[in-house]
Amino acid sequence: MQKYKPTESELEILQILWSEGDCNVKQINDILNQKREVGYTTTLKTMQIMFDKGLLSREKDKRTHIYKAELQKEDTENMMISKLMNSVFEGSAVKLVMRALGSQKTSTEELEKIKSLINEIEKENNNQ
Amino acid sequence: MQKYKPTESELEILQILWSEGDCNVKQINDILNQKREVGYTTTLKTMQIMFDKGLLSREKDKRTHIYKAELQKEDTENMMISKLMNSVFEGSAVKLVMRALGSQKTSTEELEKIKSLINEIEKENNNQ
DNA sequence: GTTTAATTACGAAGTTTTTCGTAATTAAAC
DNA sequence: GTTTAATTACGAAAAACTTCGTAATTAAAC
Repeated sequence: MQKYKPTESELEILQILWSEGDCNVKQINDILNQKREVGYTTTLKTMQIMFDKGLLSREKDKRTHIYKAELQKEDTENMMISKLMNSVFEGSAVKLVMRALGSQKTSTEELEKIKSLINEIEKENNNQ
Repeated sequence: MQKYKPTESELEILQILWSEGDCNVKQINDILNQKREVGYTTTLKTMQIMFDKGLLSREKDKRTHIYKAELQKEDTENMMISKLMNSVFEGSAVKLVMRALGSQKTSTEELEKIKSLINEIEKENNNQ
């Protein structure tokens, strides 16, 4: 189970790698700059640090390095939820869920999706 | 709507104030030390900074200061969920909820609670 | 093979957060 | 009113994170 919690900047970069697939620094930096201004060397440095930490791997391709996320999207999501759950919701998934649903507008459609997920989980619960 | 995101240490202190009610530094520090070792002046300093930021208010009582959380538990919870939702779940409450439920053991009892919340929300959705 | 443009490496500085030691203040105990 | 113990104030250092300038390297273009 994953334990390391990426920093905000690291997370931004992971997000991009997860959705776009492997990238070099320039690609990441271009995408980042659609949202906010960041210097190229800033992004480079962050990615080098992530590489040193083992969060990214890389391969040389001609001049550039192609970086690859070493953290799984799902593991990271789970870990971050569980951190929030423990630090803010006394470890209760239900409290977290109820607040997530209660504090937002959620469409009936989406709510139906959740209901059917719940039904599935209940079915599994019964089979054990 | 609340915007400021407390740091980890600040959040620990807020948690205690929310569950225990107003406290002085010693009380907070004692509770913190049930989990991990922290120096008294460390806790004091953190609380003073939080006071400067307006996160806590305080009143003098004899020698000590009694501190009080100025952030609402619910507002902070909402804000932190929405940060996580935006940074990790593409702004989707459903994705967050589905992962929260999917990654944990959740009892049938608790699932029922969620279902009835969903039903209520759906009812409201229909009335609008 | 020189020049040029892209990319990386390195180091340093700025910021925020966390930690704590020491001195000053305060009220209680004597 | 002195002494003592608790508490606060202050300042500084350590640690983590973010930012970027400059120099070095690399491969492509000429």
